[in-house]
Amino acid sequence: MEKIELETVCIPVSVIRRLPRYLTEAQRLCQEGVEWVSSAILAKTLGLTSSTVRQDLSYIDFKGISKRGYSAIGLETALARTLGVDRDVVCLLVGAGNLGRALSMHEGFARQGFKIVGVFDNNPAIVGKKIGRFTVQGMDDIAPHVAAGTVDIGIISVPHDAAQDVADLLIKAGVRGLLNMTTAHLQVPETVSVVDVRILLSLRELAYRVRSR
Amino acid sequence: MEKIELETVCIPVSVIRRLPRYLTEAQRLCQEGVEWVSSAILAKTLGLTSSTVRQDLSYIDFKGISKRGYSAIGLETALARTLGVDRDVVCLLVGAGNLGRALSMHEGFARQGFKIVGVFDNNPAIVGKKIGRFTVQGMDDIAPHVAAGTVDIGIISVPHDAAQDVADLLIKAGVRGLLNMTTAHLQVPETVSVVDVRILLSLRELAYRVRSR
DNA sequence: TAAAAAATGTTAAAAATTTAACGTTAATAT
DNA sequence: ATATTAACGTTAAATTTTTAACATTTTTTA
Repeated sequence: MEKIELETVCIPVSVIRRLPRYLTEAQRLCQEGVEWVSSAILAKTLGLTSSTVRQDLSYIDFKGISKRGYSAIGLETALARTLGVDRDVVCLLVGAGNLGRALSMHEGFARQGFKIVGVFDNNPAIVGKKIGRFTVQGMDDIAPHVAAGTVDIGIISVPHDAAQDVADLLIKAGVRGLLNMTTAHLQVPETVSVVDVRILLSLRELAYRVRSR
Repeated sequence: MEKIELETVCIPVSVIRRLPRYLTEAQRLCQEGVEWVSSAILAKTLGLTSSTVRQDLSYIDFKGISKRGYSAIGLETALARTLGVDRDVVCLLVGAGNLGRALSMHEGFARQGFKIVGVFDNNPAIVGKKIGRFTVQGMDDIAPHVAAGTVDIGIISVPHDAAQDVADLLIKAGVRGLLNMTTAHLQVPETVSVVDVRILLSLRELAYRVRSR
């Protein structure tokens, strides 16, 4: 289905979704001082088969060694390079409700290179208020921010019905990636990427799975 | 691969993941007073093909009508029944960091039937503190809560390295569904369902997609 | 009343994803 | 030095998911 081009190779979506997980695990292994890891161990840790692991890693520019496995450091480096972890990702956050506030105050994201540079909301009662180190700005302030050209991603944590409007606004301003935290499906042009994180829908799915046993 | 049994029919995972989305849309349509909706319109709204929509809906106990489409109310009712939306889902939340706090204070979940009945953390500095209408409890208080037998789901919003221990604790106490908000992969017995909501990994994926254009 | 049209349910094909199988390579041991 | 073994990379098969095609049904219209 959807594919993404890197240099000359095309990495399937299913693989791209897993790459960040390999990176997290590689980082953890490095921190623990582990030098080598096999596809079988990686598979066990991440809930995959060793076959899937080997196939996935064949897409990144990095080779394992027979009888040893993958060098943890090498793996981390290669994945970080592929995923572009070296440079910071600049984010705008729209929607300063509970969830938005939590995301803006979450130091973990910043530590991992995701820098939120502005928090926005359309509620006049909230605009101007402080949230952590941010002062909430009005929606009109989004466009100028993006226009500066440094913004990579817009995080949308507004109510369902406002989601598409916010997406349109961000896209018009020039943002090319959206993290959609709402239950809405966002209509976007082909040039814009959307990744959905829909907690409520996940809860629904989980509730169904638990009940149907 | 993994399947889930309902009465005699087996609904594929891919379909189960979409059912909550159809429900949300059906609810919205009902609220707007729309009476009928076609698979083509549903597809457009949700970013699918009409073929997928028809196939998906063939798994729930509900039929559309030729030339008209699907009755919005009928669809909502059938999906609500299939997904078990009628009865409340009782949740425990473990991890009272920024994200945990946000989730516990989010009225949207409660409104949709997900009742959080307890918030837990292992940090003594937080235990006893108030978060919204909750008083944060220590980890030792989890087991008694679950033992009562009413708890459906555990929501895990702790740091990566604590995730598996918390999962083990919840499972031992008897919880059979976990919403995993951490980057960790949880090892669980077959009787337990896990749905992952990994914001950081989604951000990583998105950053990659935006950069590789 | 019969034909046309619009939308469904279903069958089958296509595409994508996952898994298994196996030849190859590098380390270890005899 | 050679055999053995463990793990990789890769090819091919199996499975799952998605999409297309079409026969069927219901409504509308001539």
